[in-house]
Amino acid sequence: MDRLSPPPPRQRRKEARPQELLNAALELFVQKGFSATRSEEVAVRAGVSKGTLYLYFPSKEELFKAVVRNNLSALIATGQQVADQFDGPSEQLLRLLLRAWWSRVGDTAAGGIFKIIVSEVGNFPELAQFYNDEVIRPAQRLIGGTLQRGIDRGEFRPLPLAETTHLLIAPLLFRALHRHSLGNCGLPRPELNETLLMDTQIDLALHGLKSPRKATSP
Amino acid sequence: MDRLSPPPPRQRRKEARPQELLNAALELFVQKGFSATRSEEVAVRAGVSKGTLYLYFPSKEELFKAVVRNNLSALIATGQQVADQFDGPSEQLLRLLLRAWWSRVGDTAAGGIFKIIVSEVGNFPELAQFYNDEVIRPAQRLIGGTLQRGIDRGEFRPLPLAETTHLLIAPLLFRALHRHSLGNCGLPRPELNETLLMDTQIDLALHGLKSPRKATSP
Amino acid sequence: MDRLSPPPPRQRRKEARPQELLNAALELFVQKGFSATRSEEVAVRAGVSKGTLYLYFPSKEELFKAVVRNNLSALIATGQQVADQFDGPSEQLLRLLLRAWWSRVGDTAAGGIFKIIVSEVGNFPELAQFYNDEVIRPAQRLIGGTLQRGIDRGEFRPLPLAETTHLLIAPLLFRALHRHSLGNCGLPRPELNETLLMDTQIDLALHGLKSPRKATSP
Amino acid sequence: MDRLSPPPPRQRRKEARPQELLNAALELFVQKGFSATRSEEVAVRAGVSKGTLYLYFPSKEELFKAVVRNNLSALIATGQQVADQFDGPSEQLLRLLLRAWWSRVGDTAAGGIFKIIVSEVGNFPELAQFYNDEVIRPAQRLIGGTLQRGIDRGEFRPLPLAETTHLLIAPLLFRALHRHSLGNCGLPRPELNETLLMDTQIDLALHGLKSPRKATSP
DNA sequence: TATGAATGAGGATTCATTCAT
DNA sequence: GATGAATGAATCCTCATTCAT
Repeated sequence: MDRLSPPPPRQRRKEARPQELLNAALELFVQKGFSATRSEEVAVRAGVSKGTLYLYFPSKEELFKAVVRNNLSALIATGQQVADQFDGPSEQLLRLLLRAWWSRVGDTAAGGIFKIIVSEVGNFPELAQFYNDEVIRPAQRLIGGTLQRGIDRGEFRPLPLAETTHLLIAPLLFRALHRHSLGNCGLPRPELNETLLMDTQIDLALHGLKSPRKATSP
Repeated sequence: MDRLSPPPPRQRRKEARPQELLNAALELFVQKGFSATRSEEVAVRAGVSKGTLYLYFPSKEELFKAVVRNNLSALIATGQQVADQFDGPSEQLLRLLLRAWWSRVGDTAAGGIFKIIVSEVGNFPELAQFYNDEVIRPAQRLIGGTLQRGIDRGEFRPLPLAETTHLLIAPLLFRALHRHSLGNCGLPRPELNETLLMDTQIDLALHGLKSPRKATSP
Repeated sequence: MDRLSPPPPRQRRKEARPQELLNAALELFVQKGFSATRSEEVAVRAGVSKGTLYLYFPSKEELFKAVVRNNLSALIATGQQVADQFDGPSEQLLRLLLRAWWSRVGDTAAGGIFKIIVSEVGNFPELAQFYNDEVIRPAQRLIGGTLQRGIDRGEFRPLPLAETTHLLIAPLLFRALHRHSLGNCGLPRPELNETLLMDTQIDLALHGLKSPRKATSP
Repeated sequence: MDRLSPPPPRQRRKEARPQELLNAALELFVQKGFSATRSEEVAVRAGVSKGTLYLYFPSKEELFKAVVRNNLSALIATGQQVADQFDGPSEQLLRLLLRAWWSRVGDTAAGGIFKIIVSEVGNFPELAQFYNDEVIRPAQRLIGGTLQRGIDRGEFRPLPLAETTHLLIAPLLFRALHRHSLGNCGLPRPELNETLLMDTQIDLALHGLKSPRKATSP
């Protein structure tokens, strides 16, 4: 009987616990959603008990916020630094940033955070403000700034900034969203080539759909 | 319409109940999410009691599936018909289809269904197959076919079909998603101009980011 | 096995439930204290399930407030009515009111409410305001008014009102308190004679301790 | 006293620990109640860690009992000594004893112990016996003896002893109780004048409510 | 001894679902 | 059929207590 087996020995690992809990939480939240994940599940997956989770995070909601900070905030800051120091053509910078985002976030468990936000923000309204401040605005500043740079340097057409930023980011976010919702259901999907998708997106964004012949005709 | 033909209300009521419940459920599910909508709320909004809801739908889950079935089929079929009969330039057809989608779905309560799907498909896996067959594939065929048409006629560059289709649809779906999640939280948002967004998307998709001067230079 | 026995048949008795729950709650709260009483215990003692309790009272705290209203508020109002219509000597009115309080409250389970208030008010601060408004002030007005009446009619010495009111009420409350705390522990207590105690209190309050001989001497 | 003889702090500390914990516990138990006081709070206030508390007291319950033992004995013994040696009028002795009780206990943190007893005795039945032997009976003997003395000397009317004792003590205990429960809740209270209350109590007990004119009439 | 990280039992409340009327 | 009173499973979080260090 389980009741007779001695409890596992306690381990004191104050340093490692938070990150272990954050990792467990990311995986479960992405897999099952925030509401559907019981806090005890997170603890168990991290190899600790329910109480220990609350030793490090005051509530499930704060745990989720910590997951967001741990997985997204720092990445955007890094991207901003890269952009600030970049010296080459804006096309190249844009390509760099979008590729990096995909490999570090979209193609990662962290990409599932977007799905959680979309699913749960209605039930936890303060999350909206948090996510807006912590993720959306920095990201918009990064991409929007790069577009502005290209426009200023005469490399890009003077398209509307906010809208164009949205159009550049949306396919990536959507792709990340998809892979953690419908894409995760064992459908016999046509299996988009992710790399080709990235290339196509940048190509499309830079050159448009039109055939060169026609594009230059008038 | 109710106003035009008032038959014995008692009798008609009974037949109309399921649709009234489906309508109430759509609105509430889209507004508050599936989990956050209490089944009694749906019943009350439909003007019946909790028990009556369960007379027509065996569970909240089945009610949700019925809502999806009730609201997403037949929309795309119409688009396909239009496309099949269209005779002008592919650019114009593409513009037409995307605009129509936005005005008929994205800009509508039905647009909220995408959010529900994304949020709940993890908990109701069979939904995925249904949604894939009923919505995703027809939509891809419609847009992908239009792209092919443009390529065949020499209007578009020979971009990869599946990927480009995704890139054209993603911003629209993303926009619909957004307006029912983060966009619904009272944030002081920069308030994207939806019309401008549509125009920019098509413009960007057709002509790309690049400034004409540089684009044609070498 | 319990698991095999069928659940008891449900009964729909909307009218009777609230009072049954209030009675069960009074008994348990008085016996075990507010915090130490689990809401399910109350429900079970009232012959219903946990959920049913919350059908009639929105929280345990509100249940307690309802118990107070149900058991104390109306009694004080009645006393006030009696006092307003009373026509005889103030001594007789005072005697009447204190006796009535004892027989209707102090000598009753309702007398235990004072113990609960004393014990729990620290943990549920809003209870203080509620109890002050609902019980303390009306009671002070009733007794203080009677004293004032006696003073105005030249029957009583002009003692300070608030303090004297307190001194008249305190022994009763204390007695009620005691019987639901220390008096409830099976101690071989000297067993005060409650009736004699009431008589003595009134006698003491009216005539004082002093022997008549000495009292009138100087 | 610490200030007078500073021996090696490490050593002295160890011996002082239990008393420091008892002092911290008294203050917190009186302030917040037994259940609402977390054992860690006690430890922190005593300047030690949670674990150390359990080195000296096997449980929170035992800590509480130790607090009671530590704070309520020996107070009454002193009063009894005073009474035994007193030589003047019984009225003066009674006045002396009640005033002393108020200034040494009622007006002190120790006065809060009564509230804790009342609140918790239901959950720790053995406390009742202890408290009865240690506090209640000695106090009754002291006050009852003084009354008897007054009756024997022809100073007091021959009122029933136990009941009259109760009536003399109740207002004081009640007052102490009150100041640690309802009186501690920030209510806009009429703020009884404590000194006037004491005077009024003794005055009322000695002379009664009645106006002298009427009191002496027959 | 002393520490404080770790444990896990315990309880109020919600809400999908059932069923007596 | 329709109702809505009744049910009870499910879950977050607290805090007394333990024990590895």
